[in-house]
Amino acid sequence: MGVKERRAREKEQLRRRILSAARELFVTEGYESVSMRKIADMIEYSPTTIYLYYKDKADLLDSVCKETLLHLLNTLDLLRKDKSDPVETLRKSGKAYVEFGLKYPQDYKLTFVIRPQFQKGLGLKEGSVGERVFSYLRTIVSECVRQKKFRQVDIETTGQVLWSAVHGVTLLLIDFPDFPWTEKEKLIDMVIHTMIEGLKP
Amino acid sequence: MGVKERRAREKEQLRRRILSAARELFVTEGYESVSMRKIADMIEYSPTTIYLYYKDKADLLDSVCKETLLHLLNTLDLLRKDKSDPVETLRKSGKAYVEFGLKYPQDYKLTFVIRPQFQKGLGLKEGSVGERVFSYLRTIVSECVRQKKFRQVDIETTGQVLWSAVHGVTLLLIDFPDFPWTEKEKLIDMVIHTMIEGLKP
DNA sequence: ACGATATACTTAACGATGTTAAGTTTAATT
DNA sequence: AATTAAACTTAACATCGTTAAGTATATCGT
Repeated sequence: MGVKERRAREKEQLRRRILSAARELFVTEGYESVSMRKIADMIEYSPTTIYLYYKDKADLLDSVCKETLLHLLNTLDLLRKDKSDPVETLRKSGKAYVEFGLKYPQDYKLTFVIRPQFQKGLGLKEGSVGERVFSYLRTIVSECVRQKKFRQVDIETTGQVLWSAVHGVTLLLIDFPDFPWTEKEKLIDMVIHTMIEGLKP
Repeated sequence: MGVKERRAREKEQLRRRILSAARELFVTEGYESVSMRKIADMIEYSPTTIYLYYKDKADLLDSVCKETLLHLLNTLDLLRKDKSDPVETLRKSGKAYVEFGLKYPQDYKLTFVIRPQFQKGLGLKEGSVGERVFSYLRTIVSECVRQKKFRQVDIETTGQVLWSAVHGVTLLLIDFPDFPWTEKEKLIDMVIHTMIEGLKP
């Protein structure tokens, strides 16, 4: 009875082919500029076939973003191994976050700017990938407070504050590439450094 | 010879009618969802008339954003009067910036996210409104350093750091309204407070 | 191995998009 | 009142996301 399984596997393959074609086009040409027909052309199927695998264009975007979040989560998780100094881990995580955004600027914008625009009401559901990314941050902050490296701050709010800072600098660097920024590296470091200093006892 | 002038005045009036129709629609329905035909319907002219006044849809967006920046600049400028404590001015300016963004979320996104996406290469030209907003920030930071309220930081970078923080929290609050934020006010205050603390000697 | 059935995919179409070229109405000038 | 210039509109093009209906293809029961 391996037939059903083979068919399921083949479906899954095409599903993935559609998704990666969509990602590539979204990233290179921007979500708005990509048409279902272009995606279809790339995988050599008719446009309507895509609708057998994804509800609509927004659903396609949703799936692309979920992948991006997983990618980000994996990138960050590599840094948590070193448990010596949570403040240093936080600093490195912040840098890694921004660098991830700058390495995949279009993916970042799709996930954190475009998607919320087209998919209202995604509040980081329990157990979602987004939730896991934020909970990663929460853990580190919590450790910083526990070890008295930070003053007695509210952990939830502090996580949100840190996220604001890295999100802000990431988006500004992406969106205004021609602004006369002082050296990128310096700016990123100072954003994170200033935040951390501001949280110390 | 007042005819020419009257005609010019009438042209200018229609031009403004188009612009405010565009703003209203952009803000309520989002840039992408607004068609030239909808704008035309609203002002009761044919769609093509708009092209006699604005080069294209992006040009319309450009003009809307320029107005928004002026509005923001005016809002901030009101705070600079009180010259007693530059740190307090900075704090109030930060709050005012975020609150402006939250009061006109769509205008904010149009200006700081959507426009850079459609109009590449706007690096805050010399004398532009955007430049003036940033230079407002620079002045305050500079004063904080001069009065030794802040440690000896690079003023340019510091301005960019502060902008990152307020931009970040503004966009997160706009884009993820369903995220379980700790109280808005508290979050905004802590972002600004943490930054300022991190800059003190 | 053959007809029935379900699965996978395509063709054709709808209403809507930004934008341009050509045409028409309106108002000022001579 | 005829001419010219300005303001505006009609019609069209190529393209968009999406749906309904139709056609192959491959699996199934017998």
